[in-house]
Amino acid sequence: MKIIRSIKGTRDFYPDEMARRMWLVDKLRQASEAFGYQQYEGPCLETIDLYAAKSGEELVKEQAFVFPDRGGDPITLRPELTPTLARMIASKQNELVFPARWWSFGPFWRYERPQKGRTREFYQWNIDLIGSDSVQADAELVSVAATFLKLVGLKSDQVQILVNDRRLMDRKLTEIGIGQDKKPEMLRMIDRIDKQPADVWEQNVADLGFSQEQIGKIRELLANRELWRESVELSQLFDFLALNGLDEYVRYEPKIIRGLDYYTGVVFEAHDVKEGFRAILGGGHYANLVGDVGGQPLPGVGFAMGDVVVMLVLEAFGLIPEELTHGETVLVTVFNEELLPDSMRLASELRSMGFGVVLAEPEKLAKQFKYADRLGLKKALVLGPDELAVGKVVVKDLRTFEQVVVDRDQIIASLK
RNA sequence: GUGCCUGUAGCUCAAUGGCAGAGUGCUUCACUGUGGAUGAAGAUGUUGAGGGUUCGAGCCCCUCCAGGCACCCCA
Repeated sequence: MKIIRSIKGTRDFYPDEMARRMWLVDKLRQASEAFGYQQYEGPCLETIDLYAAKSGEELVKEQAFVFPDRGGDPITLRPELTPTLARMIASKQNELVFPARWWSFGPFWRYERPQKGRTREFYQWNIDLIGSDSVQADAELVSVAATFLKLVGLKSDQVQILVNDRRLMDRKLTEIGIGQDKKPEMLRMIDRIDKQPADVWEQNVADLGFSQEQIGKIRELLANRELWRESVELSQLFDFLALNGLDEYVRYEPKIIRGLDYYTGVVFEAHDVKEGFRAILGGGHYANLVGDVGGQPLPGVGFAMGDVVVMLVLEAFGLIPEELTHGETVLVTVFNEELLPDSMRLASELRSMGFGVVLAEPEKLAKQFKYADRLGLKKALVLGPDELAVGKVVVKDLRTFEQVVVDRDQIIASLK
């Protein structure tokens, strides 16, 4: 029989993979809550109008899944969360407490060519601090990101958060004599300088009408690791990060610009240092979150992290725990048909004591143990005629192969 | 959306245009109260799909599908 294929770019999460995802969520929840952020969620379906105002052109026109509903109205599967957040904030702008610290984790869809680190359906952690324009706020979000990286076990020599400030770059471009109208083009080119060979890049920049002198100065600019000292904001940002003890995870990088147009200040991306994966997370400061959806102007800072790349990185560094499923679940064997009621009662008792219990079926004990082993369970109980006669139970450790005979009331202690 | 590469057993891979294989895993038994080992036996394939060339195609050609890599974009 032919199995009907899943939609291109989607993934099935079998129990082991689901356990890994939930482990990831647990970590990012910890990082979020460590800074007092509250979880929220919006709909996965939105109108196309919501994105028309805010998102990058390409993100909506080329990459969003859009299809008519049964009434013929266009429905969009959300390609990002920020516009939804903007609406939610704008709708209750007068009753929410600001600055608002919110985080979310959920599915998103983008019609892209699937490849390593990129799927069409992915999960994304979004976290934003809305209603503050301070450097403190910027530093806080970078700190949340660094805290997360630390929590999952990544070291600062494995992964780095690269930071820049668009205001600083804007000033430097002015100094080089690049007019306001040409800046977006130049910023785009800077953003992708490492993706093209040096000569190709220079040719492309020259084709846009920039002079050789300007190109030279841009190269100089991008090689200057100390450029951040010219920015009051970045200097302060690094001070704050040092106070949080997280500065080793963060470094200045003048090439970081980021594609989305709404970033107006500090921008940052986390990358692995050696393997060259895609960006693990990315975000920045925006001047006006809700203006385009009809609210009063509100600044903020936030970032997003997809589940795909971070899991690839964690996998590469061997940081995903092996045994995530069934840790505390025990197996109660069934000696034979006659003793099934006794095993069932035992299982029931254990459940009422808070244990997860898998009740086996009456087969050869060897099969039952093998089943427990393959499920990844750590303990198995045997209740046979011998044990039943003396009111005891065999508790077997499936890892060490050791087993002990214990009284019924001592089961809990032996399951620790 | 563009270019290039790949697709053989559950997994990793072999097979000059000439009988589809190995390792591993899986099932059963040795072992009717015990899953790690050992030994024995066994099952599993429309070689991604469809078409073409050929006496003959896993291998060559075309189309499609899926995956990977680089663009594009970005989490």
